[in-house]
Amino acid sequence: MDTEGARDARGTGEAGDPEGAGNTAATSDAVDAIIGQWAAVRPDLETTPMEVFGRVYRVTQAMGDRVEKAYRRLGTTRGEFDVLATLRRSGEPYTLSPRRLSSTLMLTTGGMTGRLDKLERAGLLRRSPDPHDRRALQVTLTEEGLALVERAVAAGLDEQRAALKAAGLDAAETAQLAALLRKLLAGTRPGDGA
Amino acid sequence: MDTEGARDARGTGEAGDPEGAGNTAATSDAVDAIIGQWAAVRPDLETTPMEVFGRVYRVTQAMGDRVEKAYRRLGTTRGEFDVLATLRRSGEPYTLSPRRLSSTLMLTTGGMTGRLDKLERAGLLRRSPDPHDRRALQVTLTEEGLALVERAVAAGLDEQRAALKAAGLDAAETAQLAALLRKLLAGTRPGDGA
DNA sequence: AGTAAGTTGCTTAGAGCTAAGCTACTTACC
DNA sequence: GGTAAGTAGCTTAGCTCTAAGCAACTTACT
Repeated sequence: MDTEGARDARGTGEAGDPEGAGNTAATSDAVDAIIGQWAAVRPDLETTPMEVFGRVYRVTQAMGDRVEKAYRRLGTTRGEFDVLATLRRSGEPYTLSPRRLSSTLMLTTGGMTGRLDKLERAGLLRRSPDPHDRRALQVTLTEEGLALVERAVAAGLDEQRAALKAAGLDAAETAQLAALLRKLLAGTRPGDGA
Repeated sequence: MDTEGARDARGTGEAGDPEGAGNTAATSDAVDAIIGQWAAVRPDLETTPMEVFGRVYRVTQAMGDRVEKAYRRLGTTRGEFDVLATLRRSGEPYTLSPRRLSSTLMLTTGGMTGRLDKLERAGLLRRSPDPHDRRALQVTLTEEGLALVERAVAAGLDEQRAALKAAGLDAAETAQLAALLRKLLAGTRPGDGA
């Protein structure tokens, strides 16, 4: 009925359970284990969707962890990075309003206030009054903020590239995966009930 | 260096920005917009990984929203559902220790305490002392808890099935997507630096 | 067998996000 | 042109999750 602020997306009734042995062959993974457990106790359940969404969720989890660590090595956080990157992507003069930032990042204005506080204290951005609207504010990247975001975006992409390589996905498979995901993403827009 | 408690996985420096027009053709989506914006301000960046991970992240977001709403219609929450589903999957007598639950769900014991409090107050599970270990506890699904989790798991799967259908993915494409995601997931295990 | 270090198990304090509340500007009506 | 309703903009309260602290059992050493 209302917006509700998205988070992660299991909904498969699974999450952690660590693997015992190291499965090197691409035959069985944690999602198969969950599905197998359901099959044992509820053989009637049609669990095919978990094959896709369970893995999508876990990829999100694992990669989130990795890029989070990469950002932390640079002294920042993913949430903070998102703010800096949005300003960077907007181009010169790297200025946006808090309102624009919070709607772009799908964040409430309260959460944005907190992030801006931290980033401003860290000297990565600057708040200044909007000359045309006395109630509004302008948020601008500082030199330090710009330098940090350049390093961070490269680090994040490196991490993702490394994962693709470790997975053994070549260019063709990567493109195919991207195409299927694009199609899937188009279907996940809410509004079409079960 | 430490566990750190995963969350979501953008790291692409993007998140929200709503689409202006309704793109019905499968030609351009929000991820393309982000990539295009980066290309405009940083043409040197090799943004191919965003094609995959950006979409994975957004699918997670969107589907998380949808199943969250489905659970809420049943009067529960995804976090609570995860607890109930883990107990259900364990089979009769639907009993696990808080410790086992928190490690399976990759949750701290503190978070688990809170969830168990709520679920016990709602009458969906019961805490009882472990007869063999005087410091330990047993958590058991009640009749109401069992009934709820049966309905909720079906509702979540229905939601996911509907999304696959809306995306127009047939069985072959779904299987192919699952296979590529399995491969990708195997590569996202941390430990192999950039 | 006695004892002390180590491990496992759970409830209480701090950090982050979302939802209500207040201020300032706009604009449409008279 | 004055005025009042409406809207946009931002900081303060409530709640959930993670990180430190306390109790109970085990086990290895003497």
